[in-house]
Amino acid sequence: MATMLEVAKRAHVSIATVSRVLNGQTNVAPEMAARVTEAVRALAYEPNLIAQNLRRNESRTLVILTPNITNPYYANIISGIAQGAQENGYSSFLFNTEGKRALEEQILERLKKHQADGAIMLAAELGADWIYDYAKEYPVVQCSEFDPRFSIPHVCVDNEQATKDVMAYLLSLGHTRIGTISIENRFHSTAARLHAYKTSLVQAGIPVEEDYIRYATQGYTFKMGLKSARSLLAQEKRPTALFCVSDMLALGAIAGAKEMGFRVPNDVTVIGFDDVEYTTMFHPYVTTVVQPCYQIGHTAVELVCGLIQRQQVPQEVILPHNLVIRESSAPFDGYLANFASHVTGC
Amino acid sequence: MATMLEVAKRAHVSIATVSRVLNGQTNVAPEMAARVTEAVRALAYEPNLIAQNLRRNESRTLVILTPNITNPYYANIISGIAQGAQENGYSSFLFNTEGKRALEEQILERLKKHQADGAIMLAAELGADWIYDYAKEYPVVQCSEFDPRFSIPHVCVDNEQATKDVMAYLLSLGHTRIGTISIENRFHSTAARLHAYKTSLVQAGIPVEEDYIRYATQGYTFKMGLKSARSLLAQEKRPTALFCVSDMLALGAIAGAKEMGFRVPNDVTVIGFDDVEYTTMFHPYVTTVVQPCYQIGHTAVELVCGLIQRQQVPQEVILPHNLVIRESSAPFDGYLANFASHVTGC
DNA sequence: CTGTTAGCGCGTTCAA
DNA sequence: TTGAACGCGCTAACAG
Repeated sequence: MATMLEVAKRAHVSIATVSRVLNGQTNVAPEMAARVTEAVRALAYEPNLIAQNLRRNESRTLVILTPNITNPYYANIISGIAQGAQENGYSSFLFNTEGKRALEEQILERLKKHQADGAIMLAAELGADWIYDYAKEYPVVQCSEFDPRFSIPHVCVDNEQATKDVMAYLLSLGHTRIGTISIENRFHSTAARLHAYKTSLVQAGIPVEEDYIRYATQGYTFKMGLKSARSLLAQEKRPTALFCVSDMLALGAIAGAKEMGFRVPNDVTVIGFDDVEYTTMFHPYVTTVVQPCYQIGHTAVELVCGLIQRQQVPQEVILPHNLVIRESSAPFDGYLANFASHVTGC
Repeated sequence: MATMLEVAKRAHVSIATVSRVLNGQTNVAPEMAARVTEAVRALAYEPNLIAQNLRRNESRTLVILTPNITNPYYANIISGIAQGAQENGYSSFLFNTEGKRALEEQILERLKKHQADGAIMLAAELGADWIYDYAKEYPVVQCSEFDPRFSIPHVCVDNEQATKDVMAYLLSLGHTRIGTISIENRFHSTAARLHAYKTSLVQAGIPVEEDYIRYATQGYTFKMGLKSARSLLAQEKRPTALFCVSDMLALGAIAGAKEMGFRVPNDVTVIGFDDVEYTTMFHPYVTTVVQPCYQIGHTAVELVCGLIQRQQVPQEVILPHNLVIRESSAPFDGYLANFASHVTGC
């Protein structure tokens, strides 16, 4: 690979002139510029980005920390990040951390080592104080999950309000025995959704029953939804509606309900969260809260770019959610609900 | 961020000694080494990777070109790549190219610009000669897709054999009217699978019917599978078995068949390819060819690392596939097959 | 408008 | 065993 010096020699100009031409500076004679351009072409010169980076003291690179790209929710966000980064002239390092702190720290160290100009974290737990140590000194933004106690810029939906929307809808349908499939983790979204679930119930004059709550122990998976639904629906006074904190959980819950002979939505209503592609692949199509995943990722890039350029950026960006009503939800029907447990499914 | 010079000053040694200690060289007095270590700690020194890279003339970085991370097949491969890269001390730049050549070239240019030491491409089309221009000069390996005319190291499954396995299975089940949902693209896997489909038919003394073949026009999507199945099964002498070149297509085909009142597998057998998670989320569970996606990605990293270290690497690595028989396939039943078109589904 | 020169932070000769 | 000095390829300040 040719260097600037070789280009300079071939064009019979100084290395500085080459640099000027390459960086589009105007104060250079057209005739010299032409000679440089010609030499660049002839030698197939390409600038050494590493050298540029060292000199400019920047890497034009972002690190992306994700627990698991295989999860369609994260995959969609990353898709938005990748696009946004490209639009802003940044490359993105992708790292799978599986939520392991040691790994996450090791990756954020790259900010110190000048290998990245900023970081986007996809799943920070509540109480992860250590992240703040990095965020204070380097551009860090969080997607979806964050800790309200720290002022790290983040982009998310209003989980509290979204859940209230779901609950209001369920209540308006006449459901009173409403269960939820939550999850065992320390995410803000989890806490917010559970809180809104309980609050909505109480405000409607319905007591919160711990028997109507399950916590997925192994992540937002189909299997967990299945397992939770089985136990939730095996109760004598079973819930007639299930609010699941992710679509994968909802899909599993629907499968579990069907397996037990319940019809969805006739016997049990199931609601999801996120709106991944799979919600409309099988009947019943899942009623769910749509999150603008791609947009979330894209916005995160804009925030981190702002931070890098030392601009003022909002500490929180809340993107609109949307409850889409499809086939997995229906009005409560006392008669059907009470007898359904004796029916065997089709 | 402290530099080596500052560390050297604080430890009252030369910058060269600091470098030696940092790089674990043995020829340094224990007492000096201790002073250096202490200074490093005190100043929270972190090496500047950009400077290291410039000096060492390497970036310890890989570029990954993928058409779409949102596709679970690619997501799983990338998962393997990410893990493999980490194990080998490499970072990976992820780029979504959507198969656009201009973008792909622009990304491979990063090899010339010293921003990456190697590249892994996930979906190279047949006849993409230009890739060879890069592969000749830089470490490039291909995952899943490749062009047999060029000797670029690649890792894949034996698509020809896998399809033969599927066809032999279908034939053994008594099916003779076997359709296929292929796809409109220039991938080697597509050509190989279609070729083996036709060959297997001919070898079994069954003529190839163009009416039994459909080509998805918009990618490996659920929607395409649905649409293709609708048209395939609307024929009077409809196929009794469908071989789909991806699971998403198969999932769509199953939905399409159900929608038309056919039972799967009783009335029509559907077979997929890849084995993404979603094949066992809904009944019927999909009979499919399992590809070791994670392993494919992981192996690709090993190949590219070998190339970077100028080692001899195999030109082709074929990983084992596996036909898993689940619920979407059943023996051909003349009676059912002939009457099924009059039945309306459950 | 152009060229010379001094670093960016690090690894690595070469002498001592 | 140690340190001085050079240079990786580039940008930018400065002088002309």
